[in-house]
Parts: sequence; structure tokens; C-alpha cells
Amino acid sequence: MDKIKIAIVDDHKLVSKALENMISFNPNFKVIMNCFNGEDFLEQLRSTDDHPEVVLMDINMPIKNGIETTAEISKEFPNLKVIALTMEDNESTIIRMLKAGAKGYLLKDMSPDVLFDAIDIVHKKGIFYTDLVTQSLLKIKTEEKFTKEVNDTLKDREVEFVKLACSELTYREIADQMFLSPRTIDGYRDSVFVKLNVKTRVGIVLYAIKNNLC
Amino acid sequence: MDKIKIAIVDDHKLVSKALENMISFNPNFKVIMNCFNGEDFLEQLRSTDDHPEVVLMDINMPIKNGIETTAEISKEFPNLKVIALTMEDNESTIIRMLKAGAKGYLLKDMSPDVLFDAIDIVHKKGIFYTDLVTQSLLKIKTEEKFTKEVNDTLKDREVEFVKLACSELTYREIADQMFLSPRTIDGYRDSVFVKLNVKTRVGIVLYAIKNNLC
DNA sequence: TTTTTTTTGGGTGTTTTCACGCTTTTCATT
DNA sequence: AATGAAAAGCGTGAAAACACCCAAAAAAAA
Repeated sequence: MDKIKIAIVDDHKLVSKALENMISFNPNFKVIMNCFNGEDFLEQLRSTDDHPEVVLMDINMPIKNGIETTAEISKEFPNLKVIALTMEDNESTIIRMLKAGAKGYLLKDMSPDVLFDAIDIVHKKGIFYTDLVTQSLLKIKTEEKFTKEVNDTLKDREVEFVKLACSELTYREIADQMFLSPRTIDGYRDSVFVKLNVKTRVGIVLYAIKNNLC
Repeated sequence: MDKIKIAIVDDHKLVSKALENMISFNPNFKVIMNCFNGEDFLEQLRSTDDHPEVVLMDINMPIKNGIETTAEISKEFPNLKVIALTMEDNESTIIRMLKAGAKGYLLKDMSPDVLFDAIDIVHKKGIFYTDLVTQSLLKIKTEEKFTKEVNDTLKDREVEFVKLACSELTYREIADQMFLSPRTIDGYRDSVFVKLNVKTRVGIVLYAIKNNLC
């Protein structure tokens, strides 16, 4: 049987080296790519025909993050199976990652066994979930929250606003920076409150940080 | 020459394994301890005489973080040289880590060379700084900000307040939770503003998150 | 036992934030 | 060109947050 070809995309050298090292202990796997960010990875993919079969993708990366990168990969190279890697698990991040087309996700401090299983299963069955708890959790979310997320997705302008809200600027100053009337900012605030299900500006900030928008 | 005995304290298995692996390539070093948190490490130290000479200490850990752990080590085992490890560098965290007694600090995604150098130099000279930039930066801070930090350290009660401020509670509700008058909370807010050099509640939240108080 | 520090509380007034209801402009689709 | 949805803008009133002033208990240190 041929070795499964694997790509690692992670901006932390230490982690990516560790992953590569971990994988090297399993004779069924072979790391053929190791990139530091999504942009880099996409370029490499486009410039060769020797594609990996499974991608271990960090979510938090500079330049192009895991979610964006995965979304592009899903369109352009639908055969690649992406496994998302995170340090801390955040529900809505996971959901967005799955929506972007990831076939599984793992916490970064898993045991080698789990990693090997995940790669094997994703490769054979096309999908892998860590345990039943999360699986059921996701089942619920994928119906209930999935559609909710779509309707409640922040528009571009609102995202801009949210980022600026994560500062000591007053709404009036935010309005200035966005070249809008303070009233418009009021409107953004109100709709963001509803969409994020929060009641105060601190709520916005906490959301933004959790979903690293800032 | 005897091998330098090293301890690794990091809650992320992947990282700690990677570090151990990295170190194993250098014949002058030997990893004799590998702990997942500060509490664990202190226990191990107290129950043996075979102490490490250099400790690679993660800063963000559950149960007992790197700063507290380093502070205790400095008192109890002053011969151990602690090198702090961080993912993202945060000035005030670094300062507090050095105040706690760390002899050097490194970003987690350094090259092996840098790690080896750091260990060697810390072991021989007792102190190591990554580069001149940070070194000079620290020089300035250690005088100017060091003393400032001491005066501006939040009191226990203020820290409690700050944690509650990182929520959608109003100040009045925070007062209730802390069994205090709203006026008192007003006072806390004002003094925290001055100490953290911020002007709004969002400023408090951003500070708290940066220094993971919440 | 003084002295100092911490904790707690208060008054007054301004600015910002938030809620709610409504209008105008813009722009893509038909 | 019509129309319908979105984005942008407006007004008012109430609540919360902020600024700056000061003082009394309580606890800790001297």
C-alpha cells in the first residue's frame, strides 16, 4: 500500500516540526509539504501535481487563516481532506471550519494514536470526529445553529465596526473613522447586538476576541 | 563534561514532546523532567534530589501558571535557571516573568540553535536575552516601568472587580455580586483606570484578556 | 499604640451608551 | 423604469458609564 501523503500547514515551527516528527513514526504516512501559512500552501498546491491527500491545518495563522484557506481548498481541490488543528477549542470556530469544508478537527495536544486514527479514517471514510460528545454536539449545531449562523453572519461593514469596537474609541469616534454618521453606527451596534445575542459593548468585545476578529 | 540536566514544564503535550525531541539532538543536554503544570513540577522537585539545572517553563498553564511557579522556584530552589517560553510575546508578561526570577525568555517558535544557545548561556552566565532589541527594551523597562509596575499592581479586590468587568454585567450588578455599594465599584473602576492607563471599560477588558485574567 | 494602607463609601455633574421607532438613499434585480 | 432590499441616517428619552471631588472604617504595619 502506498503511503498516505500529508501536508502540514502551521505557522508555529515548533508545532509543525513536532507534527512532522510524530508522523514520521508511522510508516504508513509521509509528509510531503510543510507550510507556514495558507497563502504559501495554496501557491505550492497550484505549482505541482504531487498533491497531498490529507492536510493538517492550523486555524490561527497570519496572512491567510485556516478557515479561509480551507474554504478555497474545498473549491479548488475538493479531493484534499482537511483536518483542522486548534489549541483551544471554540465552538463557533469549529462550526465555521466545518462549514468551510474541513473533514475533521483535533486539539493540538492529542496523542499520536489519535492523530494516526484521524488521518486514517479521514483518508478512508472522508470524515472524522474526535468523540461522541463532540459528534452529537455537532449534530445539534449543524442543524440548529448552522442555519442560524448563516442568517446571523455579520456583514463586512459590521465586522469592521466590531473590530473598531474593540478599542477605547467612543461610537462617535468610530463613526468618524468609518466616515459614517454616529446614527449609522448606532444601527450597526443594534443589529450586531441581535446577531451576536449580546446586550453591551463588552459583549461585542468578548465575542470578537473569542473569534479572533481583533 | 556532564550533560546539562533540563526540565520541561508545558501543558501542551505536542510542544513539550517537540522540545524534548529538539533537545535530544544535542548531546550536551539531557531532559530529566517533563511536567504538565507548575504544581506538578514543584511536587516533583520537592520529592527528589536529582534536580535539573535549566528549566524551560511555559507561561500560560492551567492550575499554576509559569509566573507563580517561577516565583516559588526562585525562593525555594534559587539555583535552578528558568527560561520562560511564550507563544506570543507580551511586554508586561515578560516583565512579570523576569521579576518572578526567570533568567531568560524565548518565543516558542525559535530555531533549535537559539534554544541550544539559550540553555548554554543561561547555564554558564546565568542570564540570556534573545536579541539586542529586546535587551535594550528590557533595560529601559526594568528601571522605568519596573518601579511603575510595582506601584500600579492591582490589589486583590481590584483584580476581582476586573474579572467581573469582563462580562455584560453593569457596575451595579457587579457591586451586588461583590456585596459592595455601587459607589465602591465606582472607586475601583476609577483607580483601575489610572493603574492600567485606560479610559473605558473596554480598556479594562482588553487589558484583562491580554494578561489572561479572565 | 500610632501610623499607614486598604477597603469601603458618598455627592454632583457630564458624557456615552443603549432602546425604539421612523425616514431617506443606494443599488441590484426584474 | 419599477421595486424591493440593504445600508445609512435621524430624534428622543432613559440608563449606564465616566470624572473628580472627599471621608470614614478596617486591617496591617510600624
